[in-house]
Amino acid sequence: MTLNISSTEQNYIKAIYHLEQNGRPVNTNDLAAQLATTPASVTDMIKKLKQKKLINYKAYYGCTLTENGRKQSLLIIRRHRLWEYFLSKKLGFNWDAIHEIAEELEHVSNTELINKLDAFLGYPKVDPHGDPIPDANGNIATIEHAVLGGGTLGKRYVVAQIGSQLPAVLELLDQKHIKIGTIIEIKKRFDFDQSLEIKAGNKHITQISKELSQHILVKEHE
Amino acid sequence: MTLNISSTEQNYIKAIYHLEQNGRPVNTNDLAAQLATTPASVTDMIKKLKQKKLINYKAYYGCTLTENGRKQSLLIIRRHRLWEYFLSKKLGFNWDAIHEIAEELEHVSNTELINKLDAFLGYPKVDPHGDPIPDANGNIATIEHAVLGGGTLGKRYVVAQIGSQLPAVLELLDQKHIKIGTIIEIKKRFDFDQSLEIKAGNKHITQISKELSQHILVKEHE
DNA sequence: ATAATTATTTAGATTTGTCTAAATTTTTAT
DNA sequence: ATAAAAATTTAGACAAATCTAAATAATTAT
Repeated sequence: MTLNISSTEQNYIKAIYHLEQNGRPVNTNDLAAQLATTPASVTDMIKKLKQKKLINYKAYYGCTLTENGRKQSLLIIRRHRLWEYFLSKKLGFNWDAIHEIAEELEHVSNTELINKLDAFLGYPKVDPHGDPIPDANGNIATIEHAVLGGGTLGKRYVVAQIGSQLPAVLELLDQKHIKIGTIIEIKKRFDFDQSLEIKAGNKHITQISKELSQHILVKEHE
Repeated sequence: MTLNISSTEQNYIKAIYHLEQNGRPVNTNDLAAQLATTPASVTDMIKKLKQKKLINYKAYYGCTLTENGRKQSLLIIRRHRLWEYFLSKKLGFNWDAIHEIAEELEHVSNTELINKLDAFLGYPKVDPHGDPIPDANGNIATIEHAVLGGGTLGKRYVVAQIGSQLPAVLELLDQKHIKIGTIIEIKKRFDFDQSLEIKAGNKHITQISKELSQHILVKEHE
């Protein structure tokens, strides 16, 4: 029998998955902040997830996903990213709108639906933000991209991934014509605020703040 | 401000819409049967829907949709049928599987999503069962097709609509190679049980029961 | 018209997910 | 080491949607 995971429970384990990327067990307050709820509610839900063996949990310490919890999270992320790809590439949505809609679609958990959608889309490897799409077994490619902010003067990079889904970030990138695949050369770095002057797409020069430069993930060109 | 309608409430008004097609106000027991719940639960929910002005309701009498309730129902049905079309025509699902999946997808009620999906699909007029798809304003074409069971011997008909979403019905039709657009000629009618012998698709001869013949909706050929 | 049957509603309880306020534990600062 | 601050949990309550069992109303049959 397959374990039933409610939409709310799905949101929790997905949030735990993302927070776990920081390398530490996930604490109650951070989880509450991430899910825009109260610490008391988190404590309640954590008990239920532990009982379902989706997380390990020690009071006053924090929680981590179990092996099954991690797999379930990755299947949710798979659904989310495939729908994002569909919304962007097939329906023509701008990339700052797709996250919110995919948040709803991801909870429809019919396996055949998702696998047929994957096939229809041509088995994409990454979503429109450059994030890798887990396969049907919950395996995800671990791609370690460097942040543009840490790049070298004069070198050319290719934008591979965006480290944020915030519409505010994506809107700013749109305005600067930066997207996945854009070639960027770092022209100057200003010591005062660590802002960068870059040439984007072999064309225009623009300035980007330190904050923004840390959300642009790149690989070296050629 | 737009009224928020929960998934459960959506299921109720959709069921009321369908039961209302019989021409009578919808009573508690029929609604409970349709939704596989108890009459007591229906009474509770009916009060809430009345308060939201989605239905008219008189105790011990029955309920009908208000103008807004009817519009909301049709927008849900629009979502359902567009997703069915997508599942069938784009993802390649068999028509006996699409209803169940669309039951979940229909609750994602983002208007822009549905309108972009409609455009992507090429503004289809009917879903894979031949049921008309309401437009973005909740207007639905009223197509009155005849049931094959009432047809005339020797005449040729085109299958236009299937009056059931039951997988059992659709499976049977698949087996007999009957789908939307199939040309059918009534060869014989057996008085004993009102079953028919027909020629389907100008090819093979098959027998169909009275029950099945009443779920096949047709228009005249040519 | 009265009894029997059927349909509907009410009363009270349950589950899921949430909250506020108070209590407790842990960590940090002095 | 003790006090203050921060983090977490507990206690108790609430809303949505549901249920069972009992009560009430309407219909039908005699």
